[in-house]
Amino acid sequence: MEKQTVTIYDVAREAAVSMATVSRVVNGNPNVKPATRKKVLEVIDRLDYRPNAVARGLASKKTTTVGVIIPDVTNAYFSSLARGIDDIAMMYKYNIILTNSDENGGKEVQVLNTLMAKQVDGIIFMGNQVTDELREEFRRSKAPVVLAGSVDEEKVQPSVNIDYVAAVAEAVKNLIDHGNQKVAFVSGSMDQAINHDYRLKGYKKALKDAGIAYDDKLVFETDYTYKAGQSLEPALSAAGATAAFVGDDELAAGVMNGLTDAGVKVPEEFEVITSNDTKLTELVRPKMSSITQPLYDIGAVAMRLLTKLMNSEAVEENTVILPYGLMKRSSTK
Amino acid sequence: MEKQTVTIYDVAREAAVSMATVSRVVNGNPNVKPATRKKVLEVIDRLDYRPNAVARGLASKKTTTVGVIIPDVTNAYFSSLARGIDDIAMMYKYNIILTNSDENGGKEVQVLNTLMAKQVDGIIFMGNQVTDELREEFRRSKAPVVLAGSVDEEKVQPSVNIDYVAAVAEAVKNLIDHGNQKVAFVSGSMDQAINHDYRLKGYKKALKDAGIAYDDKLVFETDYTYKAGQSLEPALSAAGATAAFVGDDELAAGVMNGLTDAGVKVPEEFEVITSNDTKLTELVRPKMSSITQPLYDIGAVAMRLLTKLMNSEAVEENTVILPYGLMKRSSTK
DNA sequence: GCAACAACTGAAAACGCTTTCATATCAAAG
DNA sequence: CTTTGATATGAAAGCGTTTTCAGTTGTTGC
Repeated sequence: MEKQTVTIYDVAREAAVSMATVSRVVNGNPNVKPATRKKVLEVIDRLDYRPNAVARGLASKKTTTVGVIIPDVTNAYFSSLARGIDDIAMMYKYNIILTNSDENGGKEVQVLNTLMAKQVDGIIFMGNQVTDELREEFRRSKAPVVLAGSVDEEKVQPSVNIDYVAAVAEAVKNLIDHGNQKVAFVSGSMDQAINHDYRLKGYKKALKDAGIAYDDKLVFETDYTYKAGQSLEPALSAAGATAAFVGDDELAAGVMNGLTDAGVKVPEEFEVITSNDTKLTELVRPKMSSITQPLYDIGAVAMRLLTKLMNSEAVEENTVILPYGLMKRSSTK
Repeated sequence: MEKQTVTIYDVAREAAVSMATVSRVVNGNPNVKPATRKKVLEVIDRLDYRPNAVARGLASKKTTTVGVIIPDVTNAYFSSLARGIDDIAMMYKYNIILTNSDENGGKEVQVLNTLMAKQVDGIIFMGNQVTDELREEFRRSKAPVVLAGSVDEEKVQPSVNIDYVAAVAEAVKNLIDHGNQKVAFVSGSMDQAINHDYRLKGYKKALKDAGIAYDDKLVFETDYTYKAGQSLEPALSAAGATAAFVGDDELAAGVMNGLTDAGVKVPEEFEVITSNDTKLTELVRPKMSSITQPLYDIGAVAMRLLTKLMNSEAVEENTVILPYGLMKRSSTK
């Protein structure tokens, strides 16, 4: 007793119409006489017919699924974007093929290829680095690609972000205004455009505006992990820093807890401000001040933009910049 | 200049062989003469041929993609499982269609249906409640379904979990052993099997073993959110509880911070132990003691089990129980 | 009662691959 | 040489839809 699949052909036969007509009613094509539609619908219901999306995809060349490349679902920043992406996708009847890339270039390219092989209608890429190879793959892709919460120096791919330079500058200015002369800049790899080309630029700008000389001893390049942050305390103190801008929340939590554990009082003796405003900022004590980003919206807007691209609709602006903010909590004075 | 897709037919023509042969080399079928294989491979390379997975899926009735239903990617517990799932899936050449259900029964059923329409080869379901309707859908599905980190009272679906009853009992016993006579039980909805049928059972068992009477005034049913936990303090104090077992880490963090903010010292005056051992437990201060679960492995094992099921391999045990532990950190004495 | 046009409907050709079945080739054995 | 069993290969039938194009039916206006 194998499970029997009922096809459009069965429905056509039972309803005494052609497959074309069944297809029309299934797809809501208006050119069907109401009586016919009703008859077909009844048969569909009776036979419990479910259209086969794969066959549909082959025939129509549309799969109503989009690929999403994410560094790690486990990361609060990216998973928040992913949530926004999925909600909007669902709203537009798309499904998401989600794959973790670990920001590993090779894996990214490979994943991209399997997504394209699966004929996804579009792709959303999240990741801190767009290599030449990746860029080349994007170009050859017939499916539109949009970057979410991720920048590319070449600025050719559609993308959704905030103004990192301004945001970081403002955050650092805030720290400086509190009297900190030595503000540390803590981030992930400087190979990543978002760090070297945006955040660092904002940092330098704030310094310059305040007439403070840039000192690369205050720049700390590390991993985006809690542990990495936690073990940064000695170095931070040694450099004489009294405040820090940190490029990732988990990392920031580590920095802060490391400081606290070493007996350094936050924010009295050391202020820290972080970047992503994930839930985490509220969980730690003191609560962390942060640049605020509309995380969910970045994902949502990216997906919405992608729907337009997939639909070949006119798009006013390929590069959308969402507003950021600064949320002062208790890790700053 | 439309992008031209090169098909298996093009390759066959260029290589002067049949489509069948090309298909064979693409699929690694050994019945191809080395010389022929080489020739075909060269053409594939020259034309940059990429097999169309949709067509392949239609012809072979296998899509090498599995559906994953998750309450919310943003939730650390579930996203950890998801990571395990994806890694193993990738290892076995499967892709993941990920959809958020918000534990909403209607949405779950709908999502399940679109997954089935997309002809996924298998499904992994995460969610705290398996309704009759859902169970019915699972049954009619021709794709195998396995539950990950989720229980079903009927115990018919293959699943991967830990022994919640024993784990909770042990955790609560620990609290009782520290002298706490009034241990609160804080969890999400009691409609969820994992709460009423497992955790609560473990809680009662520990109580009984210690000769303490069960008091439903100490059972707090709430949402799995940080905020919900935070606002629980007055009630907890009013009930005279001096310790709590909490069913979710984020909720627990809320409970703990709420307590601390109200001036209650953790763990001196109130101990709390949580359930999922996500990263979060290490980020908050004091660090939270927790039942430890092999989160990643639950996902990984579930996916591995699914691959066997999809492959119709014999499976020794459909219900796998992974080991748990108890990690004492600083929220307990 | 008929032309003209709109509204419906059906036949059949794709879509790009896998797979079965038959045929062809080839080396070893007799 | 022929036979024989493997080993290689190709022809063609699906897989379950969508979509084009032609044809049929039904209305409306004169």
